[in-house]
Amino acid sequence: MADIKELEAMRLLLDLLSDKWTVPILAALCAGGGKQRFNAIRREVPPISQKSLVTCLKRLEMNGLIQRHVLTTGELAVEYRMTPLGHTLDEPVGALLSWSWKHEREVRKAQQEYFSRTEAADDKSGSSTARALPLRLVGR
Amino acid sequence: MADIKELEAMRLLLDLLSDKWTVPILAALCAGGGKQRFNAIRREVPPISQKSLVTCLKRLEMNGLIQRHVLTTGELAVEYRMTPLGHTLDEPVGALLSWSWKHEREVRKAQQEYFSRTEAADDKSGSSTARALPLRLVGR
DNA sequence: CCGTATCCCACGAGATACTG
DNA sequence: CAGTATCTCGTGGGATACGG
Repeated sequence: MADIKELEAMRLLLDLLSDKWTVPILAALCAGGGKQRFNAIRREVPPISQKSLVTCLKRLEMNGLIQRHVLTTGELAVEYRMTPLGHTLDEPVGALLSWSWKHEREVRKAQQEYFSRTEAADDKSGSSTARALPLRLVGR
Repeated sequence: MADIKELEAMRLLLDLLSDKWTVPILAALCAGGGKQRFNAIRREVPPISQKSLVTCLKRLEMNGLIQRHVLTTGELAVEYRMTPLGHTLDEPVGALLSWSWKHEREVRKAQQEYFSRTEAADDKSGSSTARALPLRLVGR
């Protein structure tokens, strides 16, 4: 899987993709043929907040994956366009997506089994006291 | 890039990989032939804290990507082993790594240009007032 | 329409101390 | 050796209000 020092470069990409909205935003851009206006993206990626959208777009722009264009029609209009570099994301994102589809079921099954095991282990004191709070889980 | 609703499944994988240490831990496991003991991992992945290591390992275990084995030698010894499912991560992780290697320079260059532009725009009031605080950024 | 500015909370993660 | 328990801090992200 590569040496442990060589992984550093990956942080850049991982930090870029791992937030809540960036990938959906990229998808929205692609859906628009590689370009979309601010609120158009917002409508396609609900329920994203303005703030988050701005943040994600700015980060993508800073890293050269999209470009911001102020349109010169009468009213204020801004269009965001995928750059060639941005389009190269399709490969790694595709790999992530592909893996997710292939193995989603296995993961869910593993989760089930894990909880069966730990629940059984926790039932040392007889019965169940309304297992309520602690279950927010498994990958966020 | 796939429809926007179909991306949900990816969150599982993204949340799994996107934290600070999980990928290095996986690399350490691979380096050990798919299995390693707790502190062996810790030594190979510095400077990870105990707490973070425990957290990452538990999450990987919960999702069926590694398994925890208590060794039955005299003293306390725990070994973590990649499962077959865990090994399938090699593909998406490889894709991320590959992209990072290929495009790292382009990204850094884009960052440079972005800052050149914004610095220039900020220099409206004549000279420079020790640009100190705001610069921590570009992908975290 | 396209943002910026605040306030607020939840969570990842380091430091540190303690247990089987 | 292999963890658990606390404290603390920084940052992501929602809600809301305001500005160009």
